[in-house]
Amino acid sequence: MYTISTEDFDLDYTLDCGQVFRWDKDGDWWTGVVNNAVARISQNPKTGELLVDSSLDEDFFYQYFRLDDDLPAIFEQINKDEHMDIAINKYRGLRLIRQEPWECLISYMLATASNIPRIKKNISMLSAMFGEKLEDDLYSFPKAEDLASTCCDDLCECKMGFRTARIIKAANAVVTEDIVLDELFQLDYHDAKKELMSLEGIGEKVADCIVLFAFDKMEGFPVDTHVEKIVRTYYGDDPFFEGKATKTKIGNWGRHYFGKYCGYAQQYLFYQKRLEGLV
DNA sequence: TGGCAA
DNA sequence: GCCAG
Repeated sequence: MYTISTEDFDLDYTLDCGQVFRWDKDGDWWTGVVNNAVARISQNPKTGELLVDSSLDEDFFYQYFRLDDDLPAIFEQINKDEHMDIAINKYRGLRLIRQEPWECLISYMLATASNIPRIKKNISMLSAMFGEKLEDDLYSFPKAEDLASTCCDDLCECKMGFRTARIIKAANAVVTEDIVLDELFQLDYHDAKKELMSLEGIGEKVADCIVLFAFDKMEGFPVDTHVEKIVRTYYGDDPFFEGKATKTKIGNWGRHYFGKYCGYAQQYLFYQKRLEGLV
């Protein structure tokens, strides 16, 4: 058990925001599986200090929770109007999470035409069937090899529907090194995205999520149906969009309007809508 | 634009 | 959401 002191970090907002799917809260404690290990974390609401029970060390969580991000500097960049000002002040301490690339890739392929409870269920079934047992009911996320070598029927039990075949193909692409995930860190936002979109089942939105959440490309601005509604409501179809605001147009607008940290802007808008709906 | 699977 | 049509 050890502590991590934090500033501008809210554990509840960050783990609840819908970016990650393997954490659950029980009382004051969040329990999750990350990096092949179990972690239990709580936060002192007065001091912001984290209490951590895990074999993973302080440095791991510093990276994972992006405590290296200078939040005030990021706010200064993205605080372009009243809407964003309200969101960042209300949910201050919400941070992006730096996810493991492979797990992030599969998680967001599963997110296609799905919802958070179902994605969580899919991932926990996948882990229970193909991962390593860490504790009772807690399993590591399966490796690419584990998913690539399994037969389709077994995977079908995880209720992923049409996503199953895509997951197997992606696992194979990783195993055969058709795609080398670590190399995407070297590429810029657009090239990393293009590379991911060569996989079946990864389009614009999913690729944006993966480069933003796993590859440190904070220009990622994923536009799902929620963000589409938010932007239409707050910023209108005109004059920004010269006609109907399509998802593609909204994405380009968001990157331009909020600048190089627009991924954070998206996260705050998204979380606000999740908690409050459209106001 | 509708089918995907549930 | 992605993709084939």
